[in-house]
Amino acid sequence: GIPWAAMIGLCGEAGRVESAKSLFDAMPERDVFPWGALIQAHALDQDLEQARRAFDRMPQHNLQSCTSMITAFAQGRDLEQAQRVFDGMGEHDVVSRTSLIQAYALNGHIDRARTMMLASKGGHDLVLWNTMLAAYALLGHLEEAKILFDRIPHRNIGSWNAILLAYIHKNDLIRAREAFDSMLERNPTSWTMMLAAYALNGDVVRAGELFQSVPHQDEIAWTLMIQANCHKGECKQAVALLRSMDLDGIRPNSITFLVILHGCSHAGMVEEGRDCFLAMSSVYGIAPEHDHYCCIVDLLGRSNRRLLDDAEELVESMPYLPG
RNA sequence: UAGGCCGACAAAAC
Repeated sequence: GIPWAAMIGLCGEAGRVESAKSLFDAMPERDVFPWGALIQAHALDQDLEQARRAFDRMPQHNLQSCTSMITAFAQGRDLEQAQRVFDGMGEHDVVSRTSLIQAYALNGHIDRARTMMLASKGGHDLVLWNTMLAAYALLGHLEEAKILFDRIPHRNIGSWNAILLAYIHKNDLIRAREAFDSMLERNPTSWTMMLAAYALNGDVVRAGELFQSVPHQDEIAWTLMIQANCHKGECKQAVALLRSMDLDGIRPNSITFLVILHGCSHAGMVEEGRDCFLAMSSVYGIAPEHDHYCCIVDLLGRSNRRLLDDAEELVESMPYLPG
C-alpha cells in the first residue's frame, strides 16, 4: 500500500495535522519508521512545540527525524536548539548539515553559514547552495546572491526562484523580470513571486498581463489580482474578481477574504465589505479568523449608526476577545 | 518511496 510516511507527509502538506497525528498513532512498527514526516507536519503547521513534543516522544532518532527537527528549529528561530539536536546526532550527512547551515543563515549568522557551506564535505550539493541563495535573498544580500548564483554549475528552478526573490526583495523589478524571462522552466512559485511583485506595487497593468500568461491560475494568483486592484482603490473590481473566480471554478481561501476586507475597509466600502464577510462563511464555508473580525469591526466602525449596531452584535458573537 | 532549498496575507528579516 501507500507508505505511512508518504501519507503523513501528504497530510502535513495539506495542513491536516490532526490526520497526520492519528496516522502516526495508528501505524505499526514505529521503531523502523522514518519519523521526520510527523515533525514536518507540525513544522508546516508552525507549531514548534508540538514538533518538539513529537520528537521527544520518539523512542529513537535517526537522520531523518533529527534533520526535520533541526529544520523546524531553524525556521522557528531557535538556533541553539537546532545546534543541540545536531550535536546529539550519531552521524551527519549533507542533508543534516544543510539544515544546520540554514539555521545559522536565518538566525543572524550568515557569514558563519557561508563558512560552513564552503567547508561542507561530500562534494557539491545543489540544495545546499540553494539554501544559501534563499537566505541571501531573504536578507537582502543581493550581491552575494548573484555571485553565488553565477558560480552554481547546474542551476535548477529552485536556484532561479531564489535569485528572482533576491531581485524582488530589492524592489528591482526590471532585473527580476529579466531573470523571470530567462527561466527555462517556471513553477507556481515563480509565477506567484513575479505576480506578487507587481501586485504589491499596485501595478495592475503588468500584473494583469502576467496573470493572463499564468498556466494554471490558482487561488493565490487570483488573490494577488484582487490585491492589485485593492491597492489601486479599485475595490469594486476586486469584488468582481471574486465572482470571476467562481466562474473559473477556483475557490477563494481565507487570505483572499482578508485581502478583500482590508481593501473594502481602506476604501470605506462598508456594505460590500459586510456582504463579503457574510458570504465568506455562508457561501464559501470559510470560518472567519481573528484577523477577519478585526477588519470587519474596523469597517463597520466607520459606518452609520445602524451598521454600528451590527458591529456590536458581531463583537459579542465572535469567538475572540475584542482587540 | 522517506529527512535539507523557492510562492500571496501574517510572521520573520531589513
